[in-house]
Amino acid sequence: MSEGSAAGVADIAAHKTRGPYRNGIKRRREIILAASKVFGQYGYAGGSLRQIALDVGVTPAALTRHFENKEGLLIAVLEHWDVENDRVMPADVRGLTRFMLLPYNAYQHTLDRGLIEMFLTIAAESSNPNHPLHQFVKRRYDRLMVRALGELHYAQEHGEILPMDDEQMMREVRAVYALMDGLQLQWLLNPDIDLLRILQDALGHFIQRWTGKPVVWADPRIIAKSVEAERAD
Amino acid sequence: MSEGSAAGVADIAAHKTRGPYRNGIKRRREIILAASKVFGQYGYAGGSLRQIALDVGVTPAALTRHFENKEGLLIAVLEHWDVENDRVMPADVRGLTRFMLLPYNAYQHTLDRGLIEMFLTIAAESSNPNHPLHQFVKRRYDRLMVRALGELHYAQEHGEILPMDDEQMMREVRAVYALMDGLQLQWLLNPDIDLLRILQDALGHFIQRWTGKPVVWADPRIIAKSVEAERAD
DNA sequence: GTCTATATCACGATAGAC
DNA sequence: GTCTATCGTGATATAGAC
Repeated sequence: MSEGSAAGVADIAAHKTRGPYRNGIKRRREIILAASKVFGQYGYAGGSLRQIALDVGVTPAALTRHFENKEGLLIAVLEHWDVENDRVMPADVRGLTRFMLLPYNAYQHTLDRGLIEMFLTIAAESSNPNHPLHQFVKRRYDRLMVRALGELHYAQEHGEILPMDDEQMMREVRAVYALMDGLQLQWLLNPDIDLLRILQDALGHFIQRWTGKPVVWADPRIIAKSVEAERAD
Repeated sequence: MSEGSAAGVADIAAHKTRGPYRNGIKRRREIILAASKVFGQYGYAGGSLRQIALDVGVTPAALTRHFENKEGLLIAVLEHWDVENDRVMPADVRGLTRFMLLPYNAYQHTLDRGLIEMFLTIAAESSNPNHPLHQFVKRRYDRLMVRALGELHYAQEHGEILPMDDEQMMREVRAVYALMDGLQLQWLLNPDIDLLRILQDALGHFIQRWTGKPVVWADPRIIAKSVEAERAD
C-alpha cells in the first residue's frame, strides 16, 4: 500500500480541460483532501459524507455532484494519492535504487498520518471479497507487486544483483512489501518507533543477500529533499 | 496481531461458575463466533449487532444482555481468540522455538479467513487515537511485542543466538511481526500466495543471522498436528 | 454548482411483557 | 433469557429551487 500506479491521471486531466468542470476542479480537490482525512480517521465504512462535507464547508448533496457516490469518491481519493506518490517515487527510478528508496518513501508517509491510516484501513476493510471495493483494491495491490517484481528483474538484468529465479524473486518482493505495510501498521499504533531505522535495517539485510555486498544508505539529506518535494503542493 | 495474551480467561471462567450464567455460556459462545464472522467481514464500524443477532438466530436485544454494548462484545471476541491461540502457541514454548513456530502459527490462521480479516481490520481501524478501542488494541499489541522481546532475550540467555544489544533486538522483533502482519494482509487480498513458504524463507533469513547457522524447518507434519489441535473445538 | 428539504433506511440501545 | 416495540440518531441519496 506504500506505492502506487498512475491510474486516474487521464480522469483528472479530463476535468481540467472540459468546460463545465473548469471551476469545479478546485472544489473537487478540496473534497478529495477532506475525504482522505475522514476516511483515514474513520475508515471507509465509518467515515461519512456528512463529515467530509462539513470539513469542506458544503452540504453532502454537493459531494454527489462531483462524485457519483461514496464509493466513487473513495476511488478518486486513492487515484489522487497514486498520482501524488509519483512525485516522491518517480517512474524513472529503476532497479535496485527503487528498493533503496522504499524506507524513505515509507518515512515520507509518516509525515501525514491520515494517509497511512487510510490506505491500511481501506486495504484491510476491502479484503473481503464481498466488499464493494475489493476488486479495485486487489487490482491496485497486484499492480504494485507486478511493478516491484519488474524492478527486481531490471536489477538482475543490469547486474545489480546476483542471479535469482522468478519464484524466489516474487517471494522476496512480497516479503519486502509485507515488511513495509506491517511496520506502518505498527507505527500507527505507536508513532514513537523509529520506522526509518527499522526499515533500513531489515530491508538492508534483504538487499545485502541480493547483492552479496553490504548496503550503504544514502545521506539523510535525501529525506529532506524528498520531503520538500512532497510539501510543495 | 498473530499471537495474543491470555487476558479474559478469568472473565470467561466466572461465567462458567456463577449460577445465573450457567446456561448462558453456550449462547455467549455462539454470539462470539457470529460476531467474529461479522466483524471480520465488515470491520467493527461496518459490522452491525443486527447482523450478528441474525446469524445467531436471536434479536439484537438478546445480545446486549450478554454484553454491555457493541464495544464490550468486540473486546470479548478479541479475548476469546487470545485464549484460543494459546492452544496453538502454548505459553511454555520459549525462546527461538517460539519464533520458529510463527510461520505455522500464521498458516493456521489462514484456515479461518474471518479471523485474519477481523484482527487486521480491527487493528487498522482502531489505529486512530480517537477510536473507542484504540487504547485496548494498542495495549494488546504492546503486550505482544514485549512478550516476543522477552523470548528473544530468553534465546540469548540460553545461548540459542549470538549476542545482540537490546535496541537491536527490539528492531528485529518489530520487523518479524511486521512481516507476519503484512503478509497476512497480502494473503487476504490474494489467498493463492504461498504464505507458509514466503514466511519460512524470510523469517529463516532473520533467524540465520541471529544464530549464525542455517535454518532447518521442522517436518510439515507438525502443521497437520497443530491444525488437528485447533480443529478440536 | 450549491443549496434546502426530504425520502428512505439502518444503526445502537432501552423498556417492559412473558 | 429472550422477545416485541420503539426511541433517537445519523447514514446515503435524490428532487427541485436558486
